[in-house]
Amino acid sequence: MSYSLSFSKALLVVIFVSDKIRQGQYEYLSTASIAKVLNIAKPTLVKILQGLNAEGIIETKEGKAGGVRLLKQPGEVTVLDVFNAIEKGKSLFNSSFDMRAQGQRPDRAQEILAELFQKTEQSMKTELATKNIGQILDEMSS
Amino acid sequence: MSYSLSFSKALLVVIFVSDKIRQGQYEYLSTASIAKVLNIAKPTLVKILQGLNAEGIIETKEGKAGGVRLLKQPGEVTVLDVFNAIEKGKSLFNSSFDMRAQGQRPDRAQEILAELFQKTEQSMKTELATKNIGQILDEMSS
DNA sequence: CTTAAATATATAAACAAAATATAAAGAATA
DNA sequence: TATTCTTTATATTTTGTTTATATATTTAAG
Repeated sequence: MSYSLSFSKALLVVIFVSDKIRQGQYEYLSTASIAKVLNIAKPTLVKILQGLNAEGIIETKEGKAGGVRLLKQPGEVTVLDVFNAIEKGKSLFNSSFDMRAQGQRPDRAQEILAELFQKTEQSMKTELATKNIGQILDEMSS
Repeated sequence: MSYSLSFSKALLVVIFVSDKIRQGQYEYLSTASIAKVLNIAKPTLVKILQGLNAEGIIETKEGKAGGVRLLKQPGEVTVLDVFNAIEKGKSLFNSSFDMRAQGQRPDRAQEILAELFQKTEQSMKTELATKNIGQILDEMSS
């Protein structure tokens, strides 16, 4: 398949939280309210928030009046940052399989493919890095 | 996850068949022998071959002395062609999910993301189109 | 025209990953 | 100290990929 739905959901979460801030709401947003508004199952949302937290994009606060808050400026968070928060380490193409040791030629072929795959993945990431959340918010308003 | 292993396997199949041709073997290659050499399960290989066949990359012949043969020149088959033969229609990112009708803003956000995703997928494909099987064979020999 | 050697097709099973459901535990504030 | 909220853990459902197995169907050759 392709990348998980969670990535898209994570982007909407970040956009949603950033949007609230632009509208002057600086308090923590509860995960329950985010889950409800964006229609994301709570366990799924929690995983997403953990990823975003580990990546330094948001911070969460436990306990009463706790919730989620953006840690960076929307303009400082690229789509690639969100991608890395969710899909970190999952490569685009899956090229690792055994061929039952068939001499140098197939091995060499796999090497060449691995190189191409890596280059392709890099260009994908470069593309994702061209857009940040601030820009998306601007485009939403226009 | 990412794209399926079948894509990598399909590339190795095409490389393998092309390589045989370069070595002067113009007869049909049996699927059984390909499955054995490349260590691919037969049903999996059959699906791959069907995809390659539908894309016009190879032709298969039933019956005795049948098998698989390349339909184009190695230099005329790009990695993207093989990709399309296997992963046709599967988009890179998965952005279609319901948000329980939350007004125009999230909808607009989804639109903007869909646009970015499409652009990113296009740049991935452009990258895959830069390399063809003939080039890979050349690199293998050097 | 029969047989052998191949691919094609269909069904099911095994496996892996993603998404969700549910319940319990832990932290912070009033 | 009780309430409200996040965190963690476990299990289930769903979905997709890969493989196993068996049966047809095609084709060339004797």
